[in-house]
Amino acid sequence: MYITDHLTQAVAAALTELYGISVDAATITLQETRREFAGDYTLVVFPYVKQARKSPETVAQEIGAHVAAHLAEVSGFNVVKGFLNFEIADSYWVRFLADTAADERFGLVVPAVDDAPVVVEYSSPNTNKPLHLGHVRNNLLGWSLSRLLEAAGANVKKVNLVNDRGIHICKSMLAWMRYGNGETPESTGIKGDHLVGKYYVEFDKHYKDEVKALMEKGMDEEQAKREAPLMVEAQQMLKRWEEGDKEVRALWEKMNGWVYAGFDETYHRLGVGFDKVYYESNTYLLGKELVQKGLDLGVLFRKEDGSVWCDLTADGLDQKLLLRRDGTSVYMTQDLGTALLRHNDFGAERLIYVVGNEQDYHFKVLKLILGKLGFSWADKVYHLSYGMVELPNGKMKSREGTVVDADDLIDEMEKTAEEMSREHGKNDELTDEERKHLYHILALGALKYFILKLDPTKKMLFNPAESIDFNGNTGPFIQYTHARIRSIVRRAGESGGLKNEEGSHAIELNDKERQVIKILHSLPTTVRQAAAAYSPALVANYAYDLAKAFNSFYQDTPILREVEPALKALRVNICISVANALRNTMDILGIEVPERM
RNA sequence: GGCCCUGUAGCUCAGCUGGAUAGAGCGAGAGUCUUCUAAACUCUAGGUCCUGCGUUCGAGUCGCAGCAGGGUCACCA
Repeated sequence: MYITDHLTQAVAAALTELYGISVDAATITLQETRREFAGDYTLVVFPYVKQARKSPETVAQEIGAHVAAHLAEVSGFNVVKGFLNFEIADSYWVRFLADTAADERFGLVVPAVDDAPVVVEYSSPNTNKPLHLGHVRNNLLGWSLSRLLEAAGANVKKVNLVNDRGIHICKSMLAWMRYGNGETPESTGIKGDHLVGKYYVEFDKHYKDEVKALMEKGMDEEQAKREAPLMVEAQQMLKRWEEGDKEVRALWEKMNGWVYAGFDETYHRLGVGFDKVYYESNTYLLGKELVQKGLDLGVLFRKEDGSVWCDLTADGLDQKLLLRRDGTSVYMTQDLGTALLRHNDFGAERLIYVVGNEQDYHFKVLKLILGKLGFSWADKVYHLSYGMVELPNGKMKSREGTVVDADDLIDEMEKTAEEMSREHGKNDELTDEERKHLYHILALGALKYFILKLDPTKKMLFNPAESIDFNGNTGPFIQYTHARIRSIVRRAGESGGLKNEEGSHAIELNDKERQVIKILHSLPTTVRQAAAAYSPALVANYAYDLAKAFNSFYQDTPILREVEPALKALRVNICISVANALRNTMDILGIEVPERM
């Protein structure tokens, strides 16, 4: 149990005994004392002064005295207006530090693998074009969220639902047949997903020309878009695909194969992966039987033309189509089906979807309809709605070429990492292999941290003209801090003298030491809160605060040069604990930390 | 137009369930490497927290109205 829990309980007891106020200790909130005041934790007493019928200062004094008398760890307190600042004895921090240094997994709860799993869906790409920065944000968030929930003790399963069929794929296929001259990734040396994406753009180009030509002949725009030969042919191709036409299916498999090979490479570079991959070509017919169930239950209705709808007007929304008049299903229908499939496949405790906020409405409707269909787990569906990635001049659009390509971006980051490392020139003793790996993890560290430190729910601005930083509040800053610490710990190991010395309980900490230890102390709470908020950003900001506090400590406190053995051991323990905490929090973000850099 | 989200320093962002004089990084200016890795550290400058009204002992945080920007309301996915 942590000191903060003891404190809230002691305060609750004081309130009862002094004023007869009964409050649940859990509702008492302490805040960390601001730097400019003496103390470690602060209680704001204003909420209790009315019932206590005394001045804020008096109430604070009385509670402070009562708690100090009952809690050995409280070494003192002071009162400023209605703020009661508790001072915690250094012996508490020293003992905490000794425990922490011995725990390699500090901050990480052991996942309960026997619990019903939390299923996280993320990535879910279309197979007609390569991944761009928007997908990168999705993938990094999905992976990191999974790690974060695991760190908080959940049994997590990561899934991907690949959107491998549909009109968009047919467009790429058709364009390749028309203009491709039999090009393959092998013949061109172009990565498979990029090659297919090239023909998606090619389709759009020719299609636009056709529409323009038709409009010049006097056709209105809507009709022209519908009747342009390429569009008609793509639609026919989709129909042939659904009928299982051999030729179309063979081409589809070939081109999707190229895309998968390309995606796998990008996933590998990003360091993300999945426990199970679903393909929409296998699941797109799911959900139809649910529609029948809904009709039987009377929560869905059929219109005169045969189409099936769900009436959500009572929930403040519109009517939602679930089956077209020709009996085919729409995206929502499939999603109902795949939700059920996934729930049954895993016996899931929670279903989390990492999907952009442009689909907020979709998920609102999905949850509502699942509920109406009688699934009790409908409220266990959670949409992690992340903000779009925007460029200085607006949203990214694949067809218009205004995208930041994922592979290009990673290439560029690795190049920058190499340049910066060479400039610093500290890696002479590394082999070429090690050096290459270092550039990679620094590049990805910068990229991942840049994306994950932001609140996931907010839109993100990316300016391609400004390269992603390696200094300041960045991934490499934290990686550097870790490498520097590891260097000290290695030397400490050589010279021996790691274990806690006699007399360490009597150590008086300096401000910098205490500050670092206090931040370490708050790691478990931070992980818990971050998991509850589905926000890796809280973990990223924690790691930064810790690294910053450590660097400040390191700057003006001797560690290995300290002659007093107990003090030296304590400081080495700070190093060990901070290194572990940085490694573990960076791991939650999917960022590797180097031993040297 | 209906519904949803966002608005904090020149730029990019923190600010937990309301609490003390609103914080970082970048950028600008000034310092610190004969000493454990200077990708670091220290200091300075920079704010009507979009506006107004309200709730409260107390509002960047909560409520209402307005302004600005974005998303979404497909027999697309």
